[in-house]
Amino acid sequence: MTKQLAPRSPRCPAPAVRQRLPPDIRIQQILDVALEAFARDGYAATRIDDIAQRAGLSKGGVYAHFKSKEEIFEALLSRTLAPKSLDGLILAPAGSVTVPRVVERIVDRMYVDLCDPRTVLTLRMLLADGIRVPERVGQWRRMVIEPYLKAIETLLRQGVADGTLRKSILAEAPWLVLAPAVFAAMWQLVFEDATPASLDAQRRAHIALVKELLGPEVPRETTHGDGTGTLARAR
Amino acid sequence: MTKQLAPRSPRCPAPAVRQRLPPDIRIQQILDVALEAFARDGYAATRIDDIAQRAGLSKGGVYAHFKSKEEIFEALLSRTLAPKSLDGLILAPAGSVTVPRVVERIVDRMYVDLCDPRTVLTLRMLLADGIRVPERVGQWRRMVIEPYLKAIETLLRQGVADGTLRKSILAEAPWLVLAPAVFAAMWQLVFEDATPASLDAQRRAHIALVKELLGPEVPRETTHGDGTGTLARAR
Amino acid sequence: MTKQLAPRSPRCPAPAVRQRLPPDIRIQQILDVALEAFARDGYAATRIDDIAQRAGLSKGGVYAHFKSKEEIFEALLSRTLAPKSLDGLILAPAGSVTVPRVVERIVDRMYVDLCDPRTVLTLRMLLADGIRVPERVGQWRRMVIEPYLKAIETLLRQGVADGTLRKSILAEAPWLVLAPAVFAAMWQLVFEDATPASLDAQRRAHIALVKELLGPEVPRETTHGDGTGTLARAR
Amino acid sequence: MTKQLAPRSPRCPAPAVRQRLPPDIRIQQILDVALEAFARDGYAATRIDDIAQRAGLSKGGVYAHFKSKEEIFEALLSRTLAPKSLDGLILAPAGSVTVPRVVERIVDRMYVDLCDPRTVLTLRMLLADGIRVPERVGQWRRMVIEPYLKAIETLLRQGVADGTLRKSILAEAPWLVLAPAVFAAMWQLVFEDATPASLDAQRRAHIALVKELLGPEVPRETTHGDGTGTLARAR
DNA sequence: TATGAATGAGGCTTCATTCAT
DNA sequence: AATGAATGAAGCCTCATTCAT
Repeated sequence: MTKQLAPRSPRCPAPAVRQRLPPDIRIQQILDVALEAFARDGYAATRIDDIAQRAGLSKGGVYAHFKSKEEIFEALLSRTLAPKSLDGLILAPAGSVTVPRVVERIVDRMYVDLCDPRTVLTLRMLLADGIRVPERVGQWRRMVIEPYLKAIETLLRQGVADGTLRKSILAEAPWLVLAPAVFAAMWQLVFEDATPASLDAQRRAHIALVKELLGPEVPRETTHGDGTGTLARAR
Repeated sequence: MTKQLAPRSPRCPAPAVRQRLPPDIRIQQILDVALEAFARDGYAATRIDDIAQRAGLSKGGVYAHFKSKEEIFEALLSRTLAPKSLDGLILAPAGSVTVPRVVERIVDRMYVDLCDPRTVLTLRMLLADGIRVPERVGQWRRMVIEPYLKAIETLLRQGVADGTLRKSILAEAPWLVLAPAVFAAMWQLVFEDATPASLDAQRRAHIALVKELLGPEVPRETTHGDGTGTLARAR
Repeated sequence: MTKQLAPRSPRCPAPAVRQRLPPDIRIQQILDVALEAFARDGYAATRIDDIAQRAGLSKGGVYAHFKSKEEIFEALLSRTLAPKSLDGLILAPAGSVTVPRVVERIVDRMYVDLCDPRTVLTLRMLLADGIRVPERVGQWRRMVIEPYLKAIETLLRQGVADGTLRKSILAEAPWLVLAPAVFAAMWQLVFEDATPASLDAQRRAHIALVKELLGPEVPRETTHGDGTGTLARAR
Repeated sequence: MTKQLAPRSPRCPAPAVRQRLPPDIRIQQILDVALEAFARDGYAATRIDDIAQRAGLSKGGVYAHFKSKEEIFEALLSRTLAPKSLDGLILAPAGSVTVPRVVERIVDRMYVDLCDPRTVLTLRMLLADGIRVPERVGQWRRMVIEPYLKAIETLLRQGVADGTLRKSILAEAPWLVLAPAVFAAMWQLVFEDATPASLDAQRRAHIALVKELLGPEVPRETTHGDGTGTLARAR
């Protein structure tokens, strides 16, 4: 063990300034950066070094806060898949469930989320690596997705019952309300095509769809302008 | 994915006898297996050893057919993203574009594809690792997806012009026709939830939607049975 | 995952000749080398690189035969702590258990072992790192050490019963027969003092001791020459 | 020992209150704890964190008292390998060197030491990592061990000369007097078998041996009771 | 004195790739 | 065409050491 006699390391000049942050801040920093990295490259292809560097510290520094790469991944999921409030979706006074309301509460809200890069990043991460934590995904489904669908269903059924919404398959298969936004998200994901313009066109088409299905029985002859027929490539 | 968060799916034991096969067969075998592996674990986390074992030969054996891992990936994409014929979509004699026709030609066809595991695997692969080969994805978009959307648009517009379809936003944003099927695919992908039952329920809801939008102005009061409101978890 | 596109490695000129050996040979080689390394430096301070280099292959090459450093350690113990035959210790025709016999069968045999570097290396390894595999050490104790002590006890008791050995505490505490050799081994271990000369002196003193205890009741006045009083430092 | 083969012994929880202590106390605490750690895990496998935690402070706290891990090790050796007084061994008035005296002064004293865990810990440390500081071990040999052996030799020779001890090989190879105790120590070390009972049995056998060799020429037929023939496993 | 975040060298392990057989 | 031992780069993780607080 003669070889262990020599002290191990620091001989090189230290970097500029050793930034010392409170753990909470650092942890958030690391998670933010990790989300980006995992989403962009996938869990396997993301190196701790990447995360560390982008978080502004050294590899070892990351390990002061997380025991392993896996723990970072888990922490990220915990932070992201946390149940969100369904306020304003569930609470609907009688007669209040009109089409504009539905659009505002459900459709618009989704496109707002889709404008947040973090949503899309999380989605990509889930799609690429969610398989690695099936329990957590299952939990997310039960705690977030299914209650959300249920809330939409309730809302729509109430609207139909109140007579403020037309009767439609949407009230029975509420996921159909979400489908176009999911399509939009996938489009972004696959084609890296996040032009605000195209996203907005998609949103408008989506809204038109909802109106057609739930709106009053107006004579249909208006042309809807640009529904982004072929989703013309941006740029 | 040096280490898997969740244990890798159990590898099928290699077939007892390792024999020499004609190259074509071997190559197909390898690609089949590679698709499964890349889709399940992602490109980075898939080891040549995995592919070799599942294809029933050794690591070196794989290299007898492909120069590198990357080459396998590329070959896979070439095989999968190849343009498919749009026959029967484009060719529509005047007056023939009825709702049942649309359903059969577009909607049903998609769910048939979704029943094929390979479609879903390819989707997952694209989502997880498509970013690695943006040119190829772009090419696929231009050669396959956009023509497909265009064909649908043409079809629907013709139907509307012919008076066999009702005027709807669908004719202007043909992607909306696809959205529910894409949602279904994502649902499968994320929740590993490929029950034929739930998929079929989704298909029926999807069809109902299309009918509502394109179908004749029937008085709407029928209840649509089970549109799988909340997509009840299978089992 | 763009970063994964580039092939991983071999660009440097290969070493002289890539020695390819049958696994059995390699494994023995590796174990031989590992024993030396573990004994000299201890498990923790031994680097796989050390072992690999001394075995004439690369780090990765070692992993073709062992899954981990720990597995090497275990394999080493399995190879070394295997039960050895007690022939010739147990089989003793009546009247044959004389002092010279005992010396030859027990004492001399131990010093022969002590001349084998592997014995001493194994001892050191056991002392330094045996604590890490208590089950294995326990097994060794039950399978090797205790039967050995028992065999000695039986032998000595028989000699005493036959009248060929004097009655002595040795027959009841057979470990006392071994103690001087163990002392010698420790001396070697601690003081790195393996001069054949001093070891032989120790052996002779050991034999003298056994003779005094088990030998015939001769009048004691002979001087035993050099029993290596103070174990004069070698060189 | 990056990874332990066997799980590390459970660390004692640090004391609730971490307080500032006078340096001397702290240093002793640290050394006590370090001895235990080095002995149990070996130098390389012992982490400063281990020592710190067990001493009830943080890593940085240890560095307030020692410049490096190596320095702790050295300090430990200095404290432990310090020469001990040989009083009462050397000073022996003519005619006073009787067997009981020898037993009391030499044999019993060793077993008292063996009852002190620190002795055994030190032994283990020497065996495992003594090789790292050969000069210090050499110094210990010259300053402690050899004078000790010399003293024993002198004592025994005087006893023989005085006629109070029988002539025996022991007087010429005084290390033989120590051998059984060393064996006992090794037994403890290897088999982690520190039952007071077995140790006492060993002590009694040891004494019987010494009596046989140095004691008066009594007719030998008594049975010595339990000399712990096979060192029956404790429990 | 003491804490604990941060650094960075170094060790373990994996795996794409090569190549002797 | 196929095998599997061997290579070597690279990634994960540990831990002695430093230092701002």
